[in-house]
Amino acid sequence: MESARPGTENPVDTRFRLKRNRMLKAAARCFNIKGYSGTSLKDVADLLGLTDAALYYYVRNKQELVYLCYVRAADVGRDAMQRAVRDGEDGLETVRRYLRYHIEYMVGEQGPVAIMSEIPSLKPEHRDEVLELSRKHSAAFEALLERGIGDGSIAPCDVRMTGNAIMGSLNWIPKWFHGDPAVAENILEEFPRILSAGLAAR
Amino acid sequence: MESARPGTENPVDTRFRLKRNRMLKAAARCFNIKGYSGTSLKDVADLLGLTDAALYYYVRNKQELVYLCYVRAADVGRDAMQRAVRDGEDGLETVRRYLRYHIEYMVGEQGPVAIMSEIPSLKPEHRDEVLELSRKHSAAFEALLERGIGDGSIAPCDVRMTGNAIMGSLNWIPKWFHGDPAVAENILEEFPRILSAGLAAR
DNA sequence: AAATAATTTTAATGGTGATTAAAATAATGC
DNA sequence: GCATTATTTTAATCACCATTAAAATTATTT
Repeated sequence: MESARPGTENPVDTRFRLKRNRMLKAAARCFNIKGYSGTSLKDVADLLGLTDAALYYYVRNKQELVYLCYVRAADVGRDAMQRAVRDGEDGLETVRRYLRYHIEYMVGEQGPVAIMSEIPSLKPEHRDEVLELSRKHSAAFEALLERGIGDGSIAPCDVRMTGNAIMGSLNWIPKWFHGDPAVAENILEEFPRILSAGLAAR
Repeated sequence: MESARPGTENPVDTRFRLKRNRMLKAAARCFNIKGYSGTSLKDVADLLGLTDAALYYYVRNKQELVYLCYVRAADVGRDAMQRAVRDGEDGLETVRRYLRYHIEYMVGEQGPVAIMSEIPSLKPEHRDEVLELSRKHSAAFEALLERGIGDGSIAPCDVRMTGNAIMGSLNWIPKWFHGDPAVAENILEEFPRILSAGLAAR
């Protein structure tokens, strides 16, 4: 029924997507809080007021659930990046926007987003796809740094390592942020500045 | 030193510790590369040229293996911190030292260090102990930032969030660094500078 | 309201890999 | 070399969840 579902968007399909999305968020929450191995399908189902078997209406198996969580996490990052690139002025300002948008998504309505701890245990096709998404995102961020160096807003640096450093910070957020709105506000306020503080050309 | 084995250090105990330590490194490597759920005890055993059942001579069960990996990871961080505090001059310089030492340990001989993805699925006593170690380490790092702000080497900032940002970067390293010595060199060269670039008082 | 489709539940089943016990081998001490 | 202790293996067992099939319920369509 999933890949079998045709393109034309009837109300049933919309509801299906919506519910599946709720499910992915619930799963992300469980994975982040209880860890992957500590999360049974029953845990996810409980959060939704369903029984574990009902989840199989939405995903083929647990691996696919993880896979979909990761794709969703990647999508969120990509959306933030695209929006930043669209709106941004120079390289540095675009980096700041991207950080703000991405964090906004992660700690806000769209969240939570699953931390990608278990990519290697996905089945090969899924794993490769997620790795590719992740690789593309890193590349886009590095390109942003290059752009900033080019337009003089960012001081020359090792973009690969700088990217790794900043992305690591972002990726780790779901590990310690668990939904407290006051903290959300705080992260959103502080992180973009902290993470971009070392970048500016002097 | 663990519960069953008495304090006086005979050669047998030393060998036991050494072997167990090798085992913890092998496990850390597996967990980081294959993910927790993707790592069976056989995987760890294979890396050591042993059979899976042999591991039970060193740990009570898989949970304890994870727990010991995490304690070891925490120890490494604590050692780096203590060494930095001992050798450091002002706050900022001590932060830089800590970063250098900690990364040196992670990517060098002492590594690999397990990424702490599965704390929540440890049994309560173990979980609480690891969380406490982790909390203490964060507190020590924040104290370092305070010290730097006090002595004027670091610009005033939200130490909690700054700590989260920098620690996130560090914690994420085992996710993408898998032993390539050239990369190790590169991280060691770049990260301390990148991560402390935004801190200096102007 | 009947008929069809969508969603969820109940109640098994089953596989994987952790775990254990006993036996076998290797190391050490006397 | 003999006795003891340390380490590893072989060969089962076992438990936990993921997974499935069929039935039951709920929603939608006509």
